[in-house]
Amino acid sequence: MGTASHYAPREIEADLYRWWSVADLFGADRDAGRPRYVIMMPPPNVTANLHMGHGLNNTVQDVLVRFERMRGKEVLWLPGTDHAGIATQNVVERMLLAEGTTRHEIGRDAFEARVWDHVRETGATILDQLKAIGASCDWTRTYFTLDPALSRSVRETFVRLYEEGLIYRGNYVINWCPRCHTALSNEEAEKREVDGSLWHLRYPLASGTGHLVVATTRPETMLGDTAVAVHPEDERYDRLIGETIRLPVVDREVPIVADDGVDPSFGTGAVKVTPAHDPLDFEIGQRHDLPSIDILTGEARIGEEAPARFRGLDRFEARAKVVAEFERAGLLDRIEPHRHAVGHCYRCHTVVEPRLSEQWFVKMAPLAGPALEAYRTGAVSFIPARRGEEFASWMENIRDWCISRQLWWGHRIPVWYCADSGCGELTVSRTDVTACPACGGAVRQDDDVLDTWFSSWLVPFSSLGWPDRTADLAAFYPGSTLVTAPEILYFWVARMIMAGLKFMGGVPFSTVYLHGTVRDTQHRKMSKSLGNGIDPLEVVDRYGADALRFTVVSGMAVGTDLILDPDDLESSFASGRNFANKVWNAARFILTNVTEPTRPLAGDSSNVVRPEELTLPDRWVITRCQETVVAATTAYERFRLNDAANAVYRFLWSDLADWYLEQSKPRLYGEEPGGDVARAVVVKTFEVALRLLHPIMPFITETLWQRIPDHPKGVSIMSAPWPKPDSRATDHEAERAFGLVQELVGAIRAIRAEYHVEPAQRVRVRVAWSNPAFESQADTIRRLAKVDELSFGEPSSEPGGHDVLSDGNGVFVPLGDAIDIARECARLAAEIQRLGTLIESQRRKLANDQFVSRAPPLVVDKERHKLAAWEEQSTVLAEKRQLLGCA
RNA sequence: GGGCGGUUAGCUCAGUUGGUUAGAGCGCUACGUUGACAUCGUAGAGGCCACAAGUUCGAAUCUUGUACCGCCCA
Repeated sequence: MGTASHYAPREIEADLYRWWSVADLFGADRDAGRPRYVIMMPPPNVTANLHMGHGLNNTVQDVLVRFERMRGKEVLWLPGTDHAGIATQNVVERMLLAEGTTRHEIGRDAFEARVWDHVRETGATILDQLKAIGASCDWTRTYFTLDPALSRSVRETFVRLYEEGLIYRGNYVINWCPRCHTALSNEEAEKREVDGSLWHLRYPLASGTGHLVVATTRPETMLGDTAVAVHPEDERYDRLIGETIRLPVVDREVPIVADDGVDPSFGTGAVKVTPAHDPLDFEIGQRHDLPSIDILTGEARIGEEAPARFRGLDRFEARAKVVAEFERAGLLDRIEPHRHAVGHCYRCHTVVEPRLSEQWFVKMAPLAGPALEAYRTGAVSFIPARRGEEFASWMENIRDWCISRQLWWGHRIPVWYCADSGCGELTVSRTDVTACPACGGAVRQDDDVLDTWFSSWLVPFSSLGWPDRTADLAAFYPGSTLVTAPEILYFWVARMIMAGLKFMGGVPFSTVYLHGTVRDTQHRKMSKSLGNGIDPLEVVDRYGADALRFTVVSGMAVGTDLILDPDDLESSFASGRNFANKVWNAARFILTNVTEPTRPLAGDSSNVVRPEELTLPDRWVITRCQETVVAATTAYERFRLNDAANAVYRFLWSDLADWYLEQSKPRLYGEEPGGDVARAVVVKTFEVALRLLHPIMPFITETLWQRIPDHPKGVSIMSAPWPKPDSRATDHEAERAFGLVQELVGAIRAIRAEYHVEPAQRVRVRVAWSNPAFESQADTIRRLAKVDELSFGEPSSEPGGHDVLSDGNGVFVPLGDAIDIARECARLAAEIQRLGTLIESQRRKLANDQFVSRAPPLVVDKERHKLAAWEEQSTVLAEKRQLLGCA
């Protein structure tokens, strides 16, 4: 054992991690023949750097896999990285921009090569960073979503779904990001509340007999209007149905149609219809056979379809100009402030533009049915449970999934078009197509790539070799638990469930654990742009991975967010750092007093500690240890990791360090007999606690476990068995009895502090009546409370401090001149009054027939005992006042 | 607009089926370097458990309403 009084994590963590790796403790053996526990890591973006979100997510996973490994499961925690289409392409495009060029200038092939270079450069970084926090993944199976094997899964999936009619191409209004130049799925267009305006525009009737007022949040889209719609039963407008409008600005005549889809209560009840730029309008257009006029370019500037004076204007400039022209013509009815949700690109936060476009889609309803069923039957469940309802409602309202992206980085859509427009053949193929199967002519592959999530949703089986029926796939599908953030419940989790059911015939995991989000003290999500992030590696560097992990785990209850202060790492991570140091120093003390194997506490060996050798504190601490085993195990099983952390924390710090170690020092020092028993107890309980703590604090527990004299040589704590609770070892009587000793010590200490007795000054203590615990622990009491004479019986009449224990026993500390009698009288009076209030309400409660007859007898009994104890305490304190001669 | 969650000590949060004299960590105050630890020890201050009504013998816990704060979906 080193002599350093401070735990120095940096010196040990890297070495330990290397040892674990070399010893192959992370790898999963598919032939182990044991029950399996499988977690798929949510693959981080390949170019990302580790942030606290990753830190939290992977800590939780590592805690679970380490727990299950020790419980004897064959564990696979499978890591990987995601190619992250838009995000990665954006990064490289920014690099090109800095070099004064663009992807279009260098061309597709060169661009792709450039991205690959970048990915190869940064690719392993984030996974290496995970090692710093102790992640015990099976690195031999690491995948990348663009690996040939996983790309094959993507093609297989696409072709199968296409052949089944579940993938189709069509013209629909999608979300277009004018900055990323691509279509987005509905999930990728994040709705955000925006303070906008509702412009009321006058649309003159072509007949010249008046006008209609339509309300819109996007006036510029009127350049593409092809109708005005009203609800068929709206009496305000029914006489106008069939008439036409002379559209201002563009001077086009459009019909007034009646459609059920119009909400008569919105605006004026009459809406402009722009089929090319609004999904609802598109549907109205379909029903009424209206033309669609796309007025925008890919950059969201006004295009060829609009009057010349608008062309080239940015959409927002065009908005102002349209409004100005309406105003000038006296056609601007009014402008109302209007708060509404506007879609923003989830990667670049640009306002997305609904736009008619030809894209590929997945028909989702047939996939959602089984997924919903799996949830309803409990095949997959969510923690916290309410997330399941969010999942279900998304499934119930599922919409088709736009999967084509106008990007160059990703899985190219496996569709080839015949170059001969006369042939027009479209080929969807698992393998590359070089000639048109219909006419033998040249073919051109679809330019677009697939949504990144179209590969991510396959990960639970594509990462194991599917569509091949590999041994890994047979062994490790389905997985057990999925651990992720609620933000990607729809993006990823829901779709994985659908894909698993569709392609593997079963859910990909049985439990989805959705943890909270890391936020700053203002509850803002940590982000690069806000600059409020915390670098986990810096935390690891300063306080150690264990401190980071403990802080994160103990601070986050199920379903709640984790608040950390990026401006004060010291205090944010103090609890973890302090605890690690505490464990380190407790171990230092224990191990320097234990230099050789200790006697076993159980078993057949001849030197086993016999029950009668155990002292009261021994039995007490063993009991507390057993209770901690039960509490921690249950907590881990139920994903209540904070409870597990706190249970072990309490045992190690409060029970073991504060009480047991202090109590057993004379024995350990050899000043009292029974050192061998104390050593046996302290080593065993500490060793059990190390194992209970290992999933959360792997490094320090391993280091210390290795130094325990009789631990199996060459074995890692990672492979040690999980502690089993032994109900025979629990002793509730010892718990109660030692609890009274703790109370007595506390009472004496409190009196000493109250009267500022010098710390080194010993005091006399008189306790009204004795009990076996006080007899046997007299030395403990004397030592821990700095008492020189402990006696039992009626207190003398001299001045002193008084207290009463929970069983009504009186404690008296004579203090001679040191005591301020008036002050003690006041103190006792206050306590008597406090008890008086309790006693009064307790008496009322027990006098109530309703309570006595209706409450469970056990409860009534308990309440009676409470009352008796309080009355006893009150009586004793009153006597003390009398003794002191209080007024 | 619809759905869901939250509101407990200065801060961050526990409190599992109603039976507590409502807890923890951090912070704060006082004292203390006794042979594991000052990243520590001992003692302490600090809460009408958001508000209102209800159910119950009994409510931080259940019901309803109100206010404020979040999240998801339109």
